[in-house]
Amino acid sequence: MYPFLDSENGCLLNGMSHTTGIRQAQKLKTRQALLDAALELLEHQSLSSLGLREVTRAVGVTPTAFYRHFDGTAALGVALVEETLGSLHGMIGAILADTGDSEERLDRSVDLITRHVTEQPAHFRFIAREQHGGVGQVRAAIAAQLRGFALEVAQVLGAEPESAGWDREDLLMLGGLYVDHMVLTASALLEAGPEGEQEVVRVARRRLRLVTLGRAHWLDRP
Amino acid sequence: MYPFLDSENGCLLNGMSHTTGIRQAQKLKTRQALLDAALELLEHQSLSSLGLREVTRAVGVTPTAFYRHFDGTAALGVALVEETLGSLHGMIGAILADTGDSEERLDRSVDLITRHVTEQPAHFRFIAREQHGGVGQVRAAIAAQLRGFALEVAQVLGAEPESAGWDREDLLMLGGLYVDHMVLTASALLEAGPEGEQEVVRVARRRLRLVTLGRAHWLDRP
DNA sequence: TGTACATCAGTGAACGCGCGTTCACTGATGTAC
DNA sequence: TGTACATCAGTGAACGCGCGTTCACTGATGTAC
Repeated sequence: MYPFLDSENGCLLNGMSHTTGIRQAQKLKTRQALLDAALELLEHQSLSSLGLREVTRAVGVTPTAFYRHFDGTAALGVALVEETLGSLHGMIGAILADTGDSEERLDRSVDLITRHVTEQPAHFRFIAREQHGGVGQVRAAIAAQLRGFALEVAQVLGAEPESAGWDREDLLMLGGLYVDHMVLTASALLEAGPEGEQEVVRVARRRLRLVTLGRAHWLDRP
Repeated sequence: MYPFLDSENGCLLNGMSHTTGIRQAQKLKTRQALLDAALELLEHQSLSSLGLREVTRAVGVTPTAFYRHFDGTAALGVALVEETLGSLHGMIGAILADTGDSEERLDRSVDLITRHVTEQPAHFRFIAREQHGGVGQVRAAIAAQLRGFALEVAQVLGAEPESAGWDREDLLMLGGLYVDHMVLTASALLEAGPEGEQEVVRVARRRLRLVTLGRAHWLDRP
């Protein structure tokens, strides 16, 4: 009845996908409320110090209800990774499919990241914080997603004429560089706040420019 | 009597620098034991979830003793930042003062980082983890230290003939890029473990090569 | 459509536990004379 | 050198508190006939 939800929520729902609307809808609403509350709480702490009771208190349900949705806070963290980065896969295309000369396109990339970070700061902060954080499962989930992004970028770049003669490994290296740069920029924007935004954007552009120059001369190497 | 210690331990000791050896030595020994124990515990969790009692238990002193040295775990974290990054300022010079062609020097940089990370993994893990972690004071302390490194690198690079015509801001951008790359490489090495080391090193070298190429053509831009 | 039974998301009480912080203390070390 | 007092790093008991997890439960929703 809600087949699109099954794919979003993974195996948790596979066994119960036969249930009818009202109950499932209510459950998903609570689940989403837990995710939202957790994300907000995580702006000022790390996942490894986030309490299950904190989250349920913020939502307004009993602590026990938490277990109907997640095994523990680590599992909730993994779900947050999916929610945050799953929705971004479209963005990659939007940035890179752009035509125009490289300077213009570069500025647009940085602007797009800036806009996304400004619009949903909590999501980006979560990723930056937990990418190297204390919960292994979450680190692994983030790494897997970012590897996916790097691959996407590599594929898009590989299709461009500028990449003639590049091998697969070099393209992946370049894709990873762009992705890491994106995450670093997002984190720097969050740390700098509104007043420091301009400066961060300036530096991010310069860095991208340098990388683009390196790319242009990659095959000139001795 | 131990004037060199005053500078290392900051204002905490300023009021008591007149005390004689045995007592002060014992206190510093305990303090160091707390730092060491904390660093070990932080391999598997974040600072924001590190308990004061965990640390004192690991050292073998009462929880109350902790307050003789630090206000709380956040203050201990800041001290750990100083300990970890303070000792690395020499390394920058060692890497960059190297002569030889850029390919050779680049490999030596990566090797040096790899060796340092392998020798004291806990220190690097701590920095990578807390750079974007949940404790503001520690994030700030790390950011200040890394800014210092970027500045050092920028100064060294600025003195080289390849940097003729570069302005201060571009040099800082480049210095920051190298420093961020170093931290990312360290973190990747830790995550990959011994068996993945080779691959991480290969990618790190390629990235550095790309940046170096970009540097070489920086002034060719239209 | 109506009824009788099954499911299950969320409840609320209870548990044992480790936490951070306080306080008055002890006894080795330091200082003054 | 010896003595009498001061300092202060570390002690140990105590506190109130919130934690994660268990359990039997309730009542709205779903299913079968």
